[in-house]
Amino acid sequence: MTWLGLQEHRGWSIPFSFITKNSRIIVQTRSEVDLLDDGYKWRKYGQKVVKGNPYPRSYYKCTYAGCNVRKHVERSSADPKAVVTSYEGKHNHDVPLGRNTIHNAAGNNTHQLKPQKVVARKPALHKEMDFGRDQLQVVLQFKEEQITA
DNA sequence: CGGATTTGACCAGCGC
DNA sequence: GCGCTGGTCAAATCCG
Repeated sequence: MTWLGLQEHRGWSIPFSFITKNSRIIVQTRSEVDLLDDGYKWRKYGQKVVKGNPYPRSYYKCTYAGCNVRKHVERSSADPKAVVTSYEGKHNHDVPLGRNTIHNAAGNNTHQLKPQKVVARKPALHKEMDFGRDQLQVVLQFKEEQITA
């Protein structure tokens, strides 16, 4: 599709190093596009409209052979600009570069394109969310303001 | 031609 | 038992 302002989205520093088989990462991003290219190739396999959200939720899967990583993209009912991307599983392959050659480690040193502020938070603000102790919840908040004019 | 995306239908689980 | 929601798969279609 069309990558409206994807260049702004590059440089994701998702600490996949912490991810295990039973880990889940929820990335909260502010962008106009749902397709946040994190370096991997995703194949959309479904879309459903969940109750409570006027926006449809998209389901993606890593197209790599053997890589069964799933990704859920959901918009915020309140903020159409708020996109919640949930990653499930870990990639057992290297990122098929060609998109963003930036594959920084767990550290978030994204001072290449634009100074994005990545704030990792603990599951403290989500008192409602009752996660199992087996799942590691990491919420990254990307502060992006000027996206595609 | 290959790959990817789309929409609909089907199925399972849970609640009432 | 029925209804509803959520989730996944599949076939068809379109684009590059």
